[in-house]
Amino acid sequence: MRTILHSDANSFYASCEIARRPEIKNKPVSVGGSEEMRHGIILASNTEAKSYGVKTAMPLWQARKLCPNLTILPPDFKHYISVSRKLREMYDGLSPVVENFGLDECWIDLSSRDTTLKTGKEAALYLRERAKKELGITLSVGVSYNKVFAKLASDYKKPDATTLISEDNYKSIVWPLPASYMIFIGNKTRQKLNKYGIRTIGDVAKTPPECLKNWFGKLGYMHHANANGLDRSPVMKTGHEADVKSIGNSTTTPRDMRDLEDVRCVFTILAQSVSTRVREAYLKGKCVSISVRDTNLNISGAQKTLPRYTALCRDIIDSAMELFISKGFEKHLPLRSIGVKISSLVPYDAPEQLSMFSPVDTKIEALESAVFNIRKRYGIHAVQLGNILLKDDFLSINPKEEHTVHTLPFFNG
DNA sequence: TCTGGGGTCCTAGGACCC
DNA sequence: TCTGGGGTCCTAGGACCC
Repeated sequence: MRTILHSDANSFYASCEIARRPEIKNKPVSVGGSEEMRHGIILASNTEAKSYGVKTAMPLWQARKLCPNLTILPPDFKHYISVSRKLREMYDGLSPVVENFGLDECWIDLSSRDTTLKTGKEAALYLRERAKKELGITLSVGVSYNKVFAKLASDYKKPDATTLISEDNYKSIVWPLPASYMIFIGNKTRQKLNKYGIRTIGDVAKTPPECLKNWFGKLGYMHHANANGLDRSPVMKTGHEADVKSIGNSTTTPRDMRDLEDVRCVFTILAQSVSTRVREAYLKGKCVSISVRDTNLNISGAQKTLPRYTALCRDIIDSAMELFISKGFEKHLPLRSIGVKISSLVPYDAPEQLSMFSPVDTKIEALESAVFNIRKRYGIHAVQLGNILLKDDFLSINPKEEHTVHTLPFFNG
């Protein structure tokens, strides 16, 4: 029998801010970005805010309208990452098997310490007290015998709580909950389940797996197993985080993009960030994808596989523009947001078959390598491609610093 | 002003090869 | 020459997570 904890830091960004600025403690606080970025908000003090009708994840402008004395703070990801690291150190002290899930959640496998769920509960209390005392933040911790129920348990009661789900009590705790409380059952799956009269996790558990398979493909089997407490997926060991599969950036621009010039400029900004991050991760990739969102918020995308692996900014820009034009995306103009990413990643020094039709351009390689080193020392704005400088209304976009949240927060130096 | 941005995985259809 | 099966790669799109 395994003993697995899932720890969830409550209102993580807001709690981090309040911990270092006690003066905002009793005010409705929003953290999450400048208005131009149109970030969602996270509220730290729900009681007062609620009296204004403010809800979590409400757009900033709406919340401000309802609650004029809302305190709005710009995000400080460097700070959140450092708090997240300290949390991680606490977890690491309990077990060698810890898997982080974003900045504010972790699974901890205590099985190797010959523990029971009861000692798991004691460990949860220990973590909560330390987090409160040392970092000023509260945790909700779930204790169970598999990852799915441990996560469910950490959501069950918050903030600052421990919930235990065992083989004896899961039917009374888990089964009455709405199906969408379970991980991997999002909005679309919930709607489809409801259509068939399936509303609770217990309903999912009692549905024949073949039915679920017909409706949801192989995920159907997974939902069935999860609902019955049969999840056997392992907690990934420290330092064994899954390899990165893709690296990309996208942005909503300060004004709509009107023509090809605008699009090229923004792709250039994004590609500079993407190629820098690919180099930082010591990778190269072979598949370039773009996505565009028009003024009706319709999204479409396209991708192409390159003749060889690359980390070059120039290759990414050229591929993005080639895709954009060849797939007829010009007709979607004006555009509100675009993105570019690279996937099919391999280590930078992985050997590859060289093609005589697409030889490596050693001059560009040397140039971009030099630019990379300059930026590493002086920041991404130290060197810029000329076409960006002509468009000063896009100059403020800095995808690398502002939109890179989940990039290897623990192993990136 | 009307859901930001970064990711993962799955599926289905088509092309191509043996 | 035709037909079919199996495998792999590529692409577009959808669903999910934080």
